[in-house]
Amino acid sequence: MLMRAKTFTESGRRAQIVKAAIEVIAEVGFAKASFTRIAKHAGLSSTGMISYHFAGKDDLLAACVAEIEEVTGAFMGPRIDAAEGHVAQLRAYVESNVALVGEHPAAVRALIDIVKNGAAQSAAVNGRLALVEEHFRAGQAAGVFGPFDARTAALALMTGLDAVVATAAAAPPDPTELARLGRELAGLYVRATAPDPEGDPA
Amino acid sequence: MLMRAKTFTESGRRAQIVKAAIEVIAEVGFAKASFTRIAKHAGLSSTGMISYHFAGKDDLLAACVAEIEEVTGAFMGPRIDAAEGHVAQLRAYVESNVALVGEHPAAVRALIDIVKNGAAQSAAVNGRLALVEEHFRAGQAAGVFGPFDARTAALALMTGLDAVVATAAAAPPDPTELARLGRELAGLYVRATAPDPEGDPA
Amino acid sequence: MLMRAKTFTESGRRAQIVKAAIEVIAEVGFAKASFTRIAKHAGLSSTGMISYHFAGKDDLLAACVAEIEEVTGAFMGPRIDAAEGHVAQLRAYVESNVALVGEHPAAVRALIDIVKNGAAQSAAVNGRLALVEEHFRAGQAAGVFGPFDARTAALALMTGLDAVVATAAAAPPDPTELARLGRELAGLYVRATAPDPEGDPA
Amino acid sequence: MLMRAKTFTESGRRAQIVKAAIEVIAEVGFAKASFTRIAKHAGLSSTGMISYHFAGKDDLLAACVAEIEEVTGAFMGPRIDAAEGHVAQLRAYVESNVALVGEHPAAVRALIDIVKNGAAQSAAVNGRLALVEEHFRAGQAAGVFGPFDARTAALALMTGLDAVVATAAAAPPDPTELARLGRELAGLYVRATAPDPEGDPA
DNA sequence: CATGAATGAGTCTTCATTCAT
DNA sequence: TATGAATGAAGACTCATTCAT
Repeated sequence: MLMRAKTFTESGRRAQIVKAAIEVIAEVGFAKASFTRIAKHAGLSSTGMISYHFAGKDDLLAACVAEIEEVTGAFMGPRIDAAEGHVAQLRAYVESNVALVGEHPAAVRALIDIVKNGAAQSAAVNGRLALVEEHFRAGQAAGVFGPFDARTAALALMTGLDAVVATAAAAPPDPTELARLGRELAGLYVRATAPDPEGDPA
Repeated sequence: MLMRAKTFTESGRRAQIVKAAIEVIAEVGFAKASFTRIAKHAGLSSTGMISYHFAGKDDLLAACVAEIEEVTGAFMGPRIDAAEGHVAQLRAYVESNVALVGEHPAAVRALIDIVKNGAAQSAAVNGRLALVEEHFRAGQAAGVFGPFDARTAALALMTGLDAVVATAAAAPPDPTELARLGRELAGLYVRATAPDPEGDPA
Repeated sequence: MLMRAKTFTESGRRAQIVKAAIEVIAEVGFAKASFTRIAKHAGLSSTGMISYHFAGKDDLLAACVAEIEEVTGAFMGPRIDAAEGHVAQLRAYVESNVALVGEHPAAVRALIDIVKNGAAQSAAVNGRLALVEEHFRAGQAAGVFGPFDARTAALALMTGLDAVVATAAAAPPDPTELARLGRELAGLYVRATAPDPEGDPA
Repeated sequence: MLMRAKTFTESGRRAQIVKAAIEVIAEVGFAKASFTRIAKHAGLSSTGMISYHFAGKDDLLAACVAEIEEVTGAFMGPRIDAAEGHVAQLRAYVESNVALVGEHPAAVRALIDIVKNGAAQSAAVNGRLALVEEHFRAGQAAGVFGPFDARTAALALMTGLDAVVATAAAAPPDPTELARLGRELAGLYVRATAPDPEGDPA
């Protein structure tokens, strides 16, 4: 207990509360995730406890997002990095995101619910979109993606991905089915972003 | 509850309240759309009025969804019907949905907010998905769509469409830009659902 | 109950709550006059009731001040008007204010407590000071008051008056003693504001 | 509670906390001076520290009052003692109290705020009143003060003095203006307490 | 001596719903 | 039909105090 790095989510209680909050959000949705419910889920006797450890609801939310992204990044990052080329990485992104459902269903559901409600305007959420958008632009420059509007595509495809993932997370299927779902969606997205085939020879 | 004389949106008062509710939801979001706020917006002196005309919040919500879909259908329906072929209809669907933002921004924003919050799991929402899914299957049978998973594609693409529309509705651009956005997104989706090009000539 | 003028403090419930609030403030002080306590004192089952009738604590407070000033004005006004000359009016002001304790002890205590805590920055409080200050200036112009700093004197004397009144209100003495107290204080103030006696004959 | 080794303000830590408390009370007012705020202002990591050193909020408050009175006494005492005669001492009391604002504005504001809220009914406050009352009686016996009610005058005048001082302390003016204010108020009080001039020669 | 996490009652406010009129 | 006052639970948040370490 002593000589602990005391990182961001640390202090034991904070971590416990964050964990409970994520699970509650995943269960009942962000809108109904009250301090009371979270405290009860965490086995705390009062909501004062939460207010003691977090500056407010926004603060708790931010901590949840940070925690989820850490977990998410740890899972998806290596898988994406292992892929070579913009197309393969897009595929890896989609597939690993879907696969994540099998590992951390609560985290996935919670994050999506938070994002949906626009509760976390932080760099976190916008960052993801910007990253994908940039990835699209880079791929377009490299000639492996078509000349679509990168920003619009990023928004549409990532949100669609979220929806599929959220649906899957609601009742996590077995890994095999999950993998199929990932490949399926990745294929859809790869086709959507591919260069127009007919344009070349003509 | 018994002897509902009028039609669907019936009674004038109901219509007035529904209209106010839609505008309030579009303005402040579903989560903050309380009876009090809606009553004030509608020029009613108390919330009792609302409770009197609607069985509960869910009922009001359902009425809003119904109203929005009527408006939506009236706008998109003819445009979709005018298109020939599954691909052209998909394109018409996407483009007219985006164009709708220019006509009924409040309705569009409200509906998406309601859907996001999962408040209306009713036939309404699922119905749209089922319809699109069926459209995909039909197109696949006709050979104009590829062999993708129709259900997953419907979910991903429609949700992505919602996100783009919601973003646009937040600050409605001029019709020209809106049209471009529609074509852009439609192109993305047409490509995503197209048959695999390499397989054909060989 | 019908065809009632519906003035400011009206609606029955509002008046009831204001009355309770004044009594509670008089009893336990402004700082401890919570909605809970006021509701209990008023025989209401919940604090929501208060929030329903008043926009917030400030609103309730303003209503209390308005009510108190109406009562106060009705008592003091005629007595002050009946006096002739600036000095006599000052005396009437002080004496009637002290006498008021015998009539509305709760109102007096509550108002002073509210003023002390600076909770009501409204015209109400500042208005009184400004009025007295103006009265002093007019008397000075008429030659019946000395050349003191009108603003400072108004502040010091009125606050001193409040303190005496508050003390008396804490345990209202009989009218005779109250009258003596009023005359006593009035004498003090009349002397304080009198022209310098030595300057005259010389 | 037993065997308090040090003196009154003892222990360094106590002094530090008292200093912080006084500043906080002067800044945000007594009502909002929570342990949390005081601890933060004092650079302490938790409020437990305060509870450890003081039996309760009342205890801390008493310590603040004591500290302020020590400071106040050190400033006003010599100035009052330097004056000769009851009238001159009254004048010295008022003037030095007003002048104190220029030296210790925080202490002055804090004390007045504490007194206003009646938080310290302790010997401290009543003591001051009793002292002044006694001074009046002595002066009356010596024939330099008029035959007014000593208790009432002490209450009214001292409270008025507090109000003037508090107002000045809110935005401390330059020493010159402060001195003028002191003389002004002292003159008012000297007149108020003077023997009736008309009665003598006639 | 000192810490700081924990407590639980307390703050005001908002909410959807009910009910007598 | 319509009204609007009443309800009471729930909302986030603050507070002074306690206690094991």
